[in-house]
Amino acid sequence: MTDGPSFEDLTARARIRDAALRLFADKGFVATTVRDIAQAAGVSPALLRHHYGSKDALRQACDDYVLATLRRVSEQVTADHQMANPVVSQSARGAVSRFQLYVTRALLDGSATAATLFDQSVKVTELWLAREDANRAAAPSTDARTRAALIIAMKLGIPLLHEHISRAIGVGVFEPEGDRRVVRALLDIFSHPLIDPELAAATEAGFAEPVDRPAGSPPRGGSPP
Amino acid sequence: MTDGPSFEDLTARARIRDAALRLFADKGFVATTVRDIAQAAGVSPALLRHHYGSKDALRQACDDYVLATLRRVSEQVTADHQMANPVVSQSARGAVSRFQLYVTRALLDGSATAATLFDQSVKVTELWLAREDANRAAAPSTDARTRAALIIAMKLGIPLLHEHISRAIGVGVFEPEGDRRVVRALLDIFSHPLIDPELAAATEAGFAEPVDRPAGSPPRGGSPP
DNA sequence: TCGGGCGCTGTTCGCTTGTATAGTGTGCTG
DNA sequence: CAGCACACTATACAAGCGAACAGCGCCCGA
Repeated sequence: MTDGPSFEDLTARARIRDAALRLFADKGFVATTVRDIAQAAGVSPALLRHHYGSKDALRQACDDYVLATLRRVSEQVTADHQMANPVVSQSARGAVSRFQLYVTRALLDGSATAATLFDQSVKVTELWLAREDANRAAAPSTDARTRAALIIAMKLGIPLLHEHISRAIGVGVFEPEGDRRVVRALLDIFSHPLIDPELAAATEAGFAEPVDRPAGSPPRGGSPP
Repeated sequence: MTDGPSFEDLTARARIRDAALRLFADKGFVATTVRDIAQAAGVSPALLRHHYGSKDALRQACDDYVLATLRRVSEQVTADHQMANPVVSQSARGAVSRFQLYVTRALLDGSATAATLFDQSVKVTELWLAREDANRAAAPSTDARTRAALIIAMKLGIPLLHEHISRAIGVGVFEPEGDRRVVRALLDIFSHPLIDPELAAATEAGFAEPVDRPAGSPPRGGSPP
């Protein structure tokens, strides 16, 4: 968790940034006040302005910091790609998970940096899908890009709604036990088809006429009482 | 879209509620001011207080309205269950999609009503999964509840991030063309395993030691630059 | 030793927020 | 027509917001 690269980082400026990262991720940008951040960082509210200029500039600094860290981690991972360095992958995993809540929340708060990260994730996944499609018996009837965007969006739905998932399964998804349950469930979900392929084909064939429905319901998953 | 049951609903009180529903869904609760709602509804800000008492009470009224509407729609659907009434199912689909953005956003804003809807959706999906598990060759190694919670969370990730999905695929997911693309892609995703079952089993076996990772990455979907 | 930069704070200023109060018109009922 | 209830508005107010300014102490080089 605290395996970050910068250790001598207990300066007030860094504490402010870390507090902002946590509060922005938890409550969102607008619901977080500079006084909240200052108190969490143990400094005066005026110090935020002294170091970062404004609340928006602080948010941009957080975005830049997250982006730079993720980029550095990514370079390390690709560098030791097939060296299978367990230390690197472990710390990389920690860094990614540490910023996941922040980035996903930033997506809803209109952060341009987060949007760029989203687009890049979609692109990576699209390439992966295109590679995987070659191994399929029948060529998919949909474009890889839409599938990639949906996969990323659905994946990010997990950290976005982590609080509700934790309540539903009775254990925090960030605790070891909850994390194990989540990983196992995801492996099961994505290695076994939820919908019968024939039924899917039939359903797809029935969609000649356009209907306004934003998201399909995988099983029959409605939100009825 | 505007197939709602209450038509004589152009009263100012209803306009305020509708404007609040839209703005809360778009910008979130805290980022929406009572003056915003009043302007969108074409009334004075003081009228919000007159009709609803306070901003929080207005939010509760919106929650209640959504809950009541969804419940009524659900009853209609279950009543004409195998009658296959196309009109009912069509309007039901519209009503659900109309409130989807509001409910999902309310989940992030800490609405108790939305949390209850989430839990109920999980329960319904859990029962559906348990029924489906009977047809599987090998019994799943994970509990249905965790899988259900993740499926619901991932499904809700789509409306939550609809803006970014639309940008990624180049067409709005609420337009007919975007909706068709989304439905087709979802059918493909959930009818074809993304992960090879053997690989999944191997990965799962390797998870003896607990590592702190909130969400697994389906393909290799990272967020690198 | 001393002087100046710098990290940091106390206090204050507009401004916007949600809320409160007084008041106006309008239509319905007797 | 009288009166009155009710939808609705204009204005005001206290609180909290982000932002600004002036100043304090401490370290560090000359």
